[in-house]
Amino acid sequence: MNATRPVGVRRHNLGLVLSHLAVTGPSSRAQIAAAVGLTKAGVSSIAADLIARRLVAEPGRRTAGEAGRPGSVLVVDGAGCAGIGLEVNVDYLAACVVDLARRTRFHRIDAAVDPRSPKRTLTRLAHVARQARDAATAQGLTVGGVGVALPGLVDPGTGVLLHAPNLGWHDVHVAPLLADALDVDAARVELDNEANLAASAELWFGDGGAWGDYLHVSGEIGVGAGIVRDGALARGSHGFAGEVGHLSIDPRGPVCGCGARGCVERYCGQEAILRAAGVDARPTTSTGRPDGSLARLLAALEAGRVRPARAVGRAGEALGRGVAGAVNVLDVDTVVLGGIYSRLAPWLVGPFTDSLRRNTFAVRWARTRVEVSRLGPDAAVRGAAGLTVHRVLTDPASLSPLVAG
Amino acid sequence: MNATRPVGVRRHNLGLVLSHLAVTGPSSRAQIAAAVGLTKAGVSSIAADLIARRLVAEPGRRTAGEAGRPGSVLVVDGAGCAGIGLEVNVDYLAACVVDLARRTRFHRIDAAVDPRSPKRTLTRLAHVARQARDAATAQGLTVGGVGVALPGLVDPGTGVLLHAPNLGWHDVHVAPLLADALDVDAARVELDNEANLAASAELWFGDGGAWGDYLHVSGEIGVGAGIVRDGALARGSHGFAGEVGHLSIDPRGPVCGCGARGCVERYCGQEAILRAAGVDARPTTSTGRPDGSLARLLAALEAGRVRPARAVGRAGEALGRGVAGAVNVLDVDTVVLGGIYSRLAPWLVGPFTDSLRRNTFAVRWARTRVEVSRLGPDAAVRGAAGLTVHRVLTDPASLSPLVAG
DNA sequence: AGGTTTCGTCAACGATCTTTACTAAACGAT
DNA sequence: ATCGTTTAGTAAAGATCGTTGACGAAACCT
Repeated sequence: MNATRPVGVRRHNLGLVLSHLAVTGPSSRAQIAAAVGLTKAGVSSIAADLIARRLVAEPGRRTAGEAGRPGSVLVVDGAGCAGIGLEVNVDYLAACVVDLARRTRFHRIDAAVDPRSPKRTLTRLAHVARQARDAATAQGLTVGGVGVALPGLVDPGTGVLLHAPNLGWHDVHVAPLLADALDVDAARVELDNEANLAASAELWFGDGGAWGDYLHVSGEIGVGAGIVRDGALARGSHGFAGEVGHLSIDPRGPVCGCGARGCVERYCGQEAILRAAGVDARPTTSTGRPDGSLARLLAALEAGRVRPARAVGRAGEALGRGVAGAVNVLDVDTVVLGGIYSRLAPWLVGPFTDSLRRNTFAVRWARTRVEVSRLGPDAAVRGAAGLTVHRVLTDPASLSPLVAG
Repeated sequence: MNATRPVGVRRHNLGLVLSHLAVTGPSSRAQIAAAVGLTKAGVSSIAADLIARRLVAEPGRRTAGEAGRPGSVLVVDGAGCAGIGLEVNVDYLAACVVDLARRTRFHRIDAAVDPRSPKRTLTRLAHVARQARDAATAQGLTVGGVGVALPGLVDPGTGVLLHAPNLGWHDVHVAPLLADALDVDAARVELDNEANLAASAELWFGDGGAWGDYLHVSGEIGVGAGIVRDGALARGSHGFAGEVGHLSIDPRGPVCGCGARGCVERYCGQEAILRAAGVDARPTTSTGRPDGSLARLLAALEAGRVRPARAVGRAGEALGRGVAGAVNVLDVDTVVLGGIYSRLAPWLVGPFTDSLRRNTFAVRWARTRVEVSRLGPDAAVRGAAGLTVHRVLTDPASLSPLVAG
């Protein structure tokens, strides 16, 4: 049931032109034609269609031509459609609105209510989500979909959060609840792991385009990773791929909550690092202010204190051993350090890279690059909004079958 | 440069119908139409095209219909085109010819000349390859391409074997040499790792179709694995994905040739198992007879001796820990034990499965199945031939632009 | 024997991209 | 200032492809 029809060709080429325009920026029809392999006439027809759908705009500017008639510039129309991104974390809730031109139109972080109560937290999340929706409509934007970033295992089919150890939640029906609160189709609410969405955000809003295939490692309370391969997230059969936090790096290591021994998270998770560094880690769930203890760790590191620096270095060494296993299995071009690791990078990257290289089999023929994420802590929310933005950019026909012109 | 044209639709649908026919077996046009989502008229047109290309035959049989006019059965035409598969291993060389109906038309195993001499070994391989080609043409088959299975890292772009530790080879230009010896286009000679090809063979000739996404672990002198995701091999950025043999499972374990410590191969490779079992392992390169020591191990196991059984059980436990890491990263439905592991299965599967489950994070929500390969030791050669068979089945137009009828 | 059901084909049709020719718009040399 | 050159965009014709709908063919059932 995978048959291609002539109309499928149009659908594909609509997405091809629109997403090309999104990554390359303002271009003329002729430039697009040369880049994607269609003829000028073909691009003209497709551009007219996209303009009719209000996904592309023609501001009237012209290319500063070398010789010959200058082209009329086409741009992605940011005023038409937007995606909503939501995030639930141990420390906070967040919401944002991102338009099709990838501009953030709304962004709000909300101190968490007690995460131990899923009901109250989700009620609060629905409230923030409605604020985001209202902000979008007030700016004349059509909401194309909603994405939710969650710190745990999700079932993308049913929209259920199966297991979030750091929240203490299990089997929470997040998607139906939000679909109800926002009055949108449940199929338009997509859930995913925050590590997966942070990795996607890197691709859509960060430097991911230059990294080839990559593994994006997010350090938070837990340690997760997202795998990007051929410009798309590899989610695995059940959406659980990238659980590097529970790779075992020592069969005689401490027992982990997951049942195994010596999991990466026991050495490289935020709490393990804080403990090893001798920085007081108040239980993060009881303080309203996020990152309190992490800020203290950073201050200690910048003050040049020895024990914290050594603790971070040891964590980097351990993380390198774990990630090397993932690299041996995946063969990616690049490993990206995100989350708290991006802030600890000056003290972490050296030991991490050494350890990674020493434990990667094919390193002589495929030296894995190590990069640090430049996206801030809001990578996951933006990635959640990006789910919709990316879907519309690659498949404009998914938004509306046809706009009556 | 990814534009779809109307002719691309035809190309896609040709492959859709032909590969559907290959997996489903003999079907009428109407059955195909209902299954793939095209109309009867569309399938008629495509079938006529495939018959003109001699890729599909219409033997004249009719479906035993319930009611109504019976359909005329279409089958994949095995008499038209075939792929050649070659394999270089420590113990032997092998060659086979597989036709489009997936029947093996020729199969030959050759005792190795001294593998320490790449030149002499490849001369011998070229000789065997010519025998395969001659067998194919003698049966009226057009050779669509050549695949080569090698025990090491290959660069699929240039056709170079980069590094084969167990052969002691490095930087050997295998593809150009064979293309020259067989007088075919170098682009028609594809190299790949034997673990990757064994995994593919499972998909094309074995039970792989029922396993969803899977990791196929091949036990040989080394330990390798192939990853199958969405019905296709995931090769990684450089074709090195699946190197589970060099996952470290103990940071204080023995040093491996790759530089790391405690690699899976040191616990679960053929030589490690033989040593732990107390079975004399003569250097495998000096004996012409393959599998000599493995046969002695199996005899000892079947005789009920304790030490070999315990050794295999321990290897299974260690392998489970390593593979659990891969499963945490990949999230596959199934793990398949192939190579020598399929023969050791009665003593290996239990400890392996227990260890795998204990060390897999998401096991409660996505219980990984464990299966044993039913393909024999010739999985890799058949997979090599399958490269061509699969390419032609999924993209018939790649074979010949158009056959003048 | 006649009705029913399903199969395969044919001709007309609509959708799509390409080809070819043409007009539009800017640059530069004379 | 003018004319030739170059490039951009468009319009019409052409080609390919799958769909639609009608029709004859071939089996089964009553």
